Amino acid sequence: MPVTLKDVAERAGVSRSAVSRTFTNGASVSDTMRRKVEKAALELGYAPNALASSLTTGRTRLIGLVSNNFHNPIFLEVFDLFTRGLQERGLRPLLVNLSDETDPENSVRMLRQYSVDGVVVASSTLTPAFSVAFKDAGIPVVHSFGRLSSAPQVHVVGIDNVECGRIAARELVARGYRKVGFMGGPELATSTQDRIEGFSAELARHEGVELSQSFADAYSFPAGRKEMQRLLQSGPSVEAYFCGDDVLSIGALSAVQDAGLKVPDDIGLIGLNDMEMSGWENINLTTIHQPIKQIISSSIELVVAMLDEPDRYPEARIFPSTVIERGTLKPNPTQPHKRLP
Amino acid sequence: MPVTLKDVAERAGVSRSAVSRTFTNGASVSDTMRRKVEKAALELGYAPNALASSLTTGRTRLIGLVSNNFHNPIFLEVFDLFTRGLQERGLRPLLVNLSDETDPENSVRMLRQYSVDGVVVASSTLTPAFSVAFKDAGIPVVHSFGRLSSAPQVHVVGIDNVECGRIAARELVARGYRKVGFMGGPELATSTQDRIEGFSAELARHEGVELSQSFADAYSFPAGRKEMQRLLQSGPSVEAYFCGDDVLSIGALSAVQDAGLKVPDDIGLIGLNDMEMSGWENINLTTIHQPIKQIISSSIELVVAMLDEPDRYPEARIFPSTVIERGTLKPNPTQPHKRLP
DNA sequence: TTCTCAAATGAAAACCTATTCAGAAACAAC
DNA sequence: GTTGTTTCTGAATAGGTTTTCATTTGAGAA
Repeated sequence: MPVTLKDVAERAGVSRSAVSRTFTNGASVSDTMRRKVEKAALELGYAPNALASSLTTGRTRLIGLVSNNFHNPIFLEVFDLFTRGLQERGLRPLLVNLSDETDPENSVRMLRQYSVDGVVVASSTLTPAFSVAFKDAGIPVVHSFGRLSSAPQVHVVGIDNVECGRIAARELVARGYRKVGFMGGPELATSTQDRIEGFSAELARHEGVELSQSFADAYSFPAGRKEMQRLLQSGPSVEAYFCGDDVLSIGALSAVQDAGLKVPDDIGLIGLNDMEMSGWENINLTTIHQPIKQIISSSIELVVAMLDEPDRYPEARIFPSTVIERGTLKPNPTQPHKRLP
Repeated sequence: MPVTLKDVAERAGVSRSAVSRTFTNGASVSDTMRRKVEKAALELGYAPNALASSLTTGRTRLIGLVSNNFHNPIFLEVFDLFTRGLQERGLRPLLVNLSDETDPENSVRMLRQYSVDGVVVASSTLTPAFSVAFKDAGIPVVHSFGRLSSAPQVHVVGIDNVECGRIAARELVARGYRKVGFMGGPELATSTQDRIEGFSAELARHEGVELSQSFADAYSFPAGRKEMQRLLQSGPSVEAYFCGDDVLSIGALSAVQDAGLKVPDDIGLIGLNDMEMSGWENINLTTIHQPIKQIISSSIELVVAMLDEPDRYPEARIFPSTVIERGTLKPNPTQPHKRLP
């Protein structure tokens, strides 16, 4: 029933090869031929069958889009940008939800079934074992929002979480906070570990600054709220918290407000991500901006490049993060930050 | 390079047919054979090639998941539930972002390229022209969150938006509000039209109730905020608003609070959707619950059923909506609602 | 043992549509 | 007419799985 290349060739009165070439970039076709074929194709509503063409080219133009976090609103932005970017290049994302998956082998199998040309792992909490498993299976892989190792096994695109920790530390110190806290996401997530590392290292460079730390169960609102409620039990001795994620911060913020404390007067908060919602006027969270547009377009560029060069030497692409000043920290007395346009 | 059925057959020392049968549900294989084959498959890490099997079966097990709203947080829940549900049935979602697409033909082409077995259109704002175009192209289609027409051309699964309007109206009247407002999403969206229809019809049954209405540009936070700011210019003559969506309500809520008004004391608000965030303690929005779990699992069941029965007579599946009482409406003096578990 | 019938198995064809390749044709330039 | 280049055609090819069908095996009955 569906229209095939053969139908178009017959209608246009030309060979099948001619039709194929018309739809192949860079093939040699005369203008007359191209017009004839395109006319026939349009009349029949022809769409080349990507699966059939994969038979001979070995390319499906399918890209696995793998994630495990469907509760953090930032991922809606991530999906939007990925789908648009891939579509623009004629690629199609096969969405894989690894929320409950613990076995890398199994996820490899899911993607190999569909002969994807490449995989983008979009997650800051999935262990490297997953991306390495894809690589070992011979599938080009890019890990977006992954850990920037000095000896990466796979391509990684993201921010420098250690540096983000330092930025947060400098920001808090500059604003006069001396008793500060770190509220991380899952303690074992590498992103959490890196952020606390940079945060505490930078704080150590300043005299008289006290650091306390704790961890929420997940990068989610309830986890952040619950953890902050627990912290407030022991009294508000901490003046400002760096939370490892915006949605976590918003949970913490709600707990602080419910306890009758004012933000930023009684307690300061700085998050990380700068998701859309953080800019909503009723939340207005001061946070560290993660340049997700750049991260995602760079991830797509990279995975596309790997289609032609599968064994490309792994690289790490780091994008700088900047503080977005909103309303959850005391003003910086010396050097006010501006909000990005 | 990838492991094929042939490799497994050789390793197990059996025929290819035997391997194929082992992985085919309901085929006749002995226990010994099954064990041998499964052992070999496991050792080699074999995954059946879905695209190759589609050659003979005519089934790709790919389902197009089409949406155009990547800014409403409810869709993160939608994607989570759809991906999980499809994966459990061995189907794989091909994500298509129609945010900027206006031509149904073009979207049909995108999905036909990959020979999807079926399409789920998840959107309350995409025009029926899109789902009808899929149907006309011979692709089984289910429109989730679509309009429940009395003469549907395609399968629709969702809520009764007219009834939701009535529910909201009854709720407001029962709580003693007499000057009420409707703040819809895009004026042309059928969901908006249906909600205002039910809302005004029900209000008309009550003496002395005044209705005013207005529309936001989109189902988004900024649109809701902007529209409410505009409304507040003319003074707070309205006692309570029914907003056509939760994220719209939250935008409106922020505008009300910024204007120095108290919710629910000065102005009441009721939303629609009951997305995760509406239950967050710092938002605590009274809203109408849309049973998205049921809608999505029913949509999946329906699209799966259509794989075997493509010409199935179109039906509309309606799920009842209920009020979730939180903190943005005055208490009901007579008959308090309970929050669902 | 022999027979019957169902279940299990293997060999080979079928599945399907786009691409590729060698060679033919058309065209251009001299 | 010759040479060189571009464009076009037809047939072969790509490829892993399923399917078909004929054959073998095995359990139980006679």
